[in-house]
Amino acid sequence: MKIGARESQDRLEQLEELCREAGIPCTIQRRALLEAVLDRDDHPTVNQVFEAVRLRNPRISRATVHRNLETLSEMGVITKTCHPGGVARYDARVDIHHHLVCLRCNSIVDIDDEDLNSLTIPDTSAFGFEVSDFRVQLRGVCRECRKKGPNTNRN
Amino acid sequence: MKIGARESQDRLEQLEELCREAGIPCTIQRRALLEAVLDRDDHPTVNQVFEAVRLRNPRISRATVHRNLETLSEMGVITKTCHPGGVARYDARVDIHHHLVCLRCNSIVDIDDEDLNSLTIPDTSAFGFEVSDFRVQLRGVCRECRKKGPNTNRN
DNA sequence: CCATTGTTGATAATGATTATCAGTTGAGAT
DNA sequence: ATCTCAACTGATAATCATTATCAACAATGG
Repeated sequence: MKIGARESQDRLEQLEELCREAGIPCTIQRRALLEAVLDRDDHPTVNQVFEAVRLRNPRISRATVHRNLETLSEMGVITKTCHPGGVARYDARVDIHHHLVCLRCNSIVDIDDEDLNSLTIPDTSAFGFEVSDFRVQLRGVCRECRKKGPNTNRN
Repeated sequence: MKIGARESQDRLEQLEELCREAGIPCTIQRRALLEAVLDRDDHPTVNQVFEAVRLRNPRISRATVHRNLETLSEMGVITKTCHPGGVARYDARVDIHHHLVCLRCNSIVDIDDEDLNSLTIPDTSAFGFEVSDFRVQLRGVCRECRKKGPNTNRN
């Protein structure tokens, strides 16, 4: 489900504030890119965001999209997803939720589940690892790929 | 920790059998690639596997490595990992375990935890999704990246 | 309004992956 | 052991994603 208007507004204000704190300019491109991501409920690739932003901002460069989606995710106003595909994907949601990941087509579907959310994170101090959040990935085959038969991947 | 010799042997036999069942040839390249992946305890990229296999099989083509790592993971004798980086990574382990994922350098570290293993998978039938297994991804920052300071990513 | 500093757009460079295709090889049948 | 055929391999080109470079530009604070 798409993020609400109120929440989107908050997120944009959060961006302004984080830019101010970090002492970096809050450019119209950064704002536009954040809006474009917030406007979708899937897990868009760089290219999908590029195409969407282009409609309103035709002069934007592909490099700017790459750079800033990365920056926005480092700032924490969007997230970068983990999945088995070969291209980066981003996610408007920053709250805890989980993913159904299709191992055939690499599609991702959000799933909310209280039990998963309240999972106890093991101690990772032995690894020197600082955990900030977590995701459960349920790996399998999505509806569409199942329709296409047991295993069409052979070619 | 690296997979044991006995287990590696089993996995190679499993490959032979799966090839026979699927009616596809079990080429020396496929065997060599499986061995190369089983020989490491990290989560190698295609290129890392290519370099390793090359030492023993100098004529192997990069395309063959791409094709077959994909095939091996579809067959289930290795797995393809989910992570936020832009390149495919494979994993010798097919049993249940979880990952520490560094959001700065995209490195992956295995973690075994009984509580996580015994997690109850929610019902995904509403999505038409068939879940085969799952992974918990603990997202954060690894030791090396933490050493490099709070946030070196700005450039 | 000005100065500073980081950003942008354009483009090139790099790197990963996929497609193509002629020649080769594995596996089962003879 | 040889044959046959389907599938695979290696080489190469094509494609696609990402990163680097750099001159022109724009956001922010005075």
